[in-house]
Amino acid sequence: MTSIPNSENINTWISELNSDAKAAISVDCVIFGYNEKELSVLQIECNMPPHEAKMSLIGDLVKSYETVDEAANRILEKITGLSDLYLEQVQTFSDPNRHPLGRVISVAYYSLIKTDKYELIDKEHKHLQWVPITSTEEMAFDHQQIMNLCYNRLKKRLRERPVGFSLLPKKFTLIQLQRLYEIILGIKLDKRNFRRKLKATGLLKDLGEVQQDVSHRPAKLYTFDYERYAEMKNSNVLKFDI
Amino acid sequence: MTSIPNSENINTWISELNSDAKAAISVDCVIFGYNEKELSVLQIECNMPPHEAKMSLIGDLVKSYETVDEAANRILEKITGLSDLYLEQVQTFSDPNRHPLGRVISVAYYSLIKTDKYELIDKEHKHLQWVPITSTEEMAFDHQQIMNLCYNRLKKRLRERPVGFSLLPKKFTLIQLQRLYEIILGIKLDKRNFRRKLKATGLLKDLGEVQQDVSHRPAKLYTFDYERYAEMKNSNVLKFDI
DNA sequence: TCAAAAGTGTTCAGCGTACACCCATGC
DNA sequence: GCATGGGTGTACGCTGAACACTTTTGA
Repeated sequence: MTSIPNSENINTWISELNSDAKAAISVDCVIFGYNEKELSVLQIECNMPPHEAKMSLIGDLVKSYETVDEAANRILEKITGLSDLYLEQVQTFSDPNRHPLGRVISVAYYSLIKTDKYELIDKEHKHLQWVPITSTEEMAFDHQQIMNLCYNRLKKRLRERPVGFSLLPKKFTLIQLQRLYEIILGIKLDKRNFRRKLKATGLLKDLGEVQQDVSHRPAKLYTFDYERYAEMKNSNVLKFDI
Repeated sequence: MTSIPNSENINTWISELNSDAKAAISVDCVIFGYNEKELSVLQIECNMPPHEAKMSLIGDLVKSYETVDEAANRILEKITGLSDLYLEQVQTFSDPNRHPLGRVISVAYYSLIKTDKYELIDKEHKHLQWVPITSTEEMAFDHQQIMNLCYNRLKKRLRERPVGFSLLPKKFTLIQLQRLYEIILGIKLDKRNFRRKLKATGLLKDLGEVQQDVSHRPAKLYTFDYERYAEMKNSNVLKFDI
């Protein structure tokens, strides 16, 4: 950035940069967890007045040497033990009164995780909790607003990009995939139309295998074709509209 | 936000908030100007080493008492003399080395303005310049990247929300409107199909007036129906897909 | 053989797209 | 009367949506 004319010279800049123009920067992550039954958000007990009774999102201050993306990944890895999770920056929140301890500007992210992968690590963090997205308990600070915005973004993305596959096992059935869409979007979908659409994307690989040990007709197993996806992105022919 | 478990207690927080965890926050605005011939971006000569020869976006530091939205509006009003411009937050940029004078985290916005409205005020700011979006001169800092991202966002928005009308006079012809879409999107559109689609939104009011003093068949004048738009947004029936 | 869930095709309406000619005005 | 740009309708293919029955397996 370059300052607007009136305050534009380097000396002004340097003194402003060292004055109270500085603020603390944090990252808040809406970590969506999916367990094939419901969509939840990972929350932590808030121990900060005046929000002691409420839950809040997972966040931390951004270090001086990292980008906000890096901070978000660091937080995620610390909490989940997993790296390379799907992660998307959503919006920056900056109400001067949003945080009780002073000015904290927060960059909101959301990420996606299979709840079962996480369970292992949860044991050491008892005050962490999966809260179903349908829960109406009010959250601390402006975290309710952040969560709602991220949920809306997720719903939009799910329909225009293949982000949902990161919430399923590598091998999945079409029924599992459909249920994922139905639960996250909160709507019912037509089985035949859904299958036709998904197959038309060309991003499903039929593994030629079927489910084992189910007491009904076993379903075929598919996997997401990451290579094909990379090709399509590169050549700009990706058509994904569910 | 609430810190992650290991560093979670208020004293840690307070000391971190007063330490070097703070950073300068700025807002950078991609101000798109449209003059019915081309789309330009308002840029300013950059006088900061090592970028002296380049142009940069309009920006400023965020004051301690304002939100980033407010900062963006303040900057816009100072530069253009206009308030209530269309304004949208796009993304936060935070590479620790993005700014030569130290850590400055920047929130990128774009806004839309009719170039002719602006011309009046430009006189006092000679080092400001409208640069056509098609220009390939490299910009200072990461401003090229910011501009590209904002331009892509604008193109997407233009097709899914009625944001383009703020770039036309109150009374406009369908040809003017189509030209606006063609220039911003950088594509050709079919006249008949474009008109059918736009009329189908129900957001155009036929004024029953025609152009004056043109040396050909005068075109009908329309206006954007803001009341209708507000109603549609409220009742969630807005369908706008150009 | 029954229960439970998987899998499969067709029809119809609406929408996007391609395309060519007549109309109103000023000069 | 001619040059200039404004304005209009139709046909076709594709896509989204609605909808019901057969298949495979384990118990």
